[in-house]
Amino acid sequence: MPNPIRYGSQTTRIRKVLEEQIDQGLLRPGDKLPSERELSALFETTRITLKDALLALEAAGRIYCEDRRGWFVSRPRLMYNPQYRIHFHEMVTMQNRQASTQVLSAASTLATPELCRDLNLQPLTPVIKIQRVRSVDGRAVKYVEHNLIASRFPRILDHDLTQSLTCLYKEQFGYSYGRARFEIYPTAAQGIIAESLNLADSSPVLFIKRINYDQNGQILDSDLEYWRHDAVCVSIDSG
Amino acid sequence: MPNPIRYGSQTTRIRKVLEEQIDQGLLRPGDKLPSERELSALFETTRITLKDALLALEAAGRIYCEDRRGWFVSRPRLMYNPQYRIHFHEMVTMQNRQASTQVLSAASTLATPELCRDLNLQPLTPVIKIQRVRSVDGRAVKYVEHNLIASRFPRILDHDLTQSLTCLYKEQFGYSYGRARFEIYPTAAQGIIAESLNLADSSPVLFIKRINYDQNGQILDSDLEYWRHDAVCVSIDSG
DNA sequence: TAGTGGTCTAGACCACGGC
DNA sequence: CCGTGGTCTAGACCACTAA
Repeated sequence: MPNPIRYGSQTTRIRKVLEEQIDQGLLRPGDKLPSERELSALFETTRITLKDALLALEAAGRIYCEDRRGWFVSRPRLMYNPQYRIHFHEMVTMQNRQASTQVLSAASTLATPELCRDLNLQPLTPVIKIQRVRSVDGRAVKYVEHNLIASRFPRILDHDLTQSLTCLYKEQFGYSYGRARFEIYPTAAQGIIAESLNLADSSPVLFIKRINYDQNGQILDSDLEYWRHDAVCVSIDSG
Repeated sequence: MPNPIRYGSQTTRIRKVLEEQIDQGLLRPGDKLPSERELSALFETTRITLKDALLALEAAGRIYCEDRRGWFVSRPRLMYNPQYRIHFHEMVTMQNRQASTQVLSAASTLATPELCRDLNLQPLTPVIKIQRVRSVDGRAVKYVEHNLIASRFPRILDHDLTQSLTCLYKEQFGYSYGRARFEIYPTAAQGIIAESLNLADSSPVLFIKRINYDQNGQILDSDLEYWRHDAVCVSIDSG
């Protein structure tokens, strides 16, 4: 018994209804959706079909899922221009949002083959690896792994790593940023990346790799950033 | 009766096995995977579970799906630096790949509200809208919509639009590109975008908006690009 | 026309989050 | 402890592709 109004498919119908509720402001950014069971009862369908509709809305960036916590309406994307090395907190504050940072780990280790390529290092060179999670309005949106060439940052681990690394570089080591190279592509979050972003394994994320150079053109470090894919809009100006 | 070797979950197990086959070269870029029914029999599971594994590999960019045609192993991502306005064909050829272009439509229309914002136009200004699909190695990877300010491009519709627009701008109108502005974020393909890329509705794509200026800083046009999300790696240099 | 993925049903148990 | 999403079973019919 098909629905009297046809939309092409059940999932399309559900998607459009939910989308309209969001557009009309009945469901507002940050709001929690009813549970999948409630929604599937509401739309008189199964959880699998209902979930397909939710996944479509997630892909479009309209809603997001917190692992085992529920589905929520997305907030506007954070505008992020990686060319300007302004502090994360400053960038977020300028957009009238709340920022916070959590350090997951910070330790000295040896460069992996991929890191050697990126940072132009000899095999087995020591690097300092710092893992951090950055949140906006209380939601974890970016997992980032900094890889610093150890010899250029003596005793950096003694400092407070919650703050802006840009500041630390400048104040403690006299480095300021010169040029940088970026790679940007969508991928899937695995392991600690998924965990720290409260994502289910293999959820889509936007990956941004940056290789940073100092004011003299010497390589400083690389940042591997994984963004929740609905939370960011990369914005770039080119001359 | 769980599998003797545990991987955390069925889908993880299936994903890892397929990933290994790809890594080892037993399944090579461009190869077609067995059908979902064959694979689910092979892994002794249902199509839904099997599909979850395929979706995870798709999110990671390892495989892709052609609507109702089957699943294929992804080729290496095309490196794309939007700062350089070299021709698409030239860029693709330089990476030892085969390029082709198809024009879906080209017509004069009136600027939508969003276009007015992007191009800084008065309401109801005429624009020329060109829809194209670009393929690499025979696979449609990018849907692009060009929106030209009509008054700046008299009679452009009389020309061959399969070729590079950059060339056409230069040769017919004396325009060369100055600066450009970009926005990049993941979203979902709907309607003609999904169709022209042979994607199922609401499949994930990487969206790139560019606003192009001429050598005198005057706005020329905007490009709305939708890339198959496994097919591209955006690469940017910043001074 | 045969085979493909797209969609859908009607359930079930599990692991984890939060009270 | 209960509610949540995560995972999974065992089927079914449909729309479209490709030969």
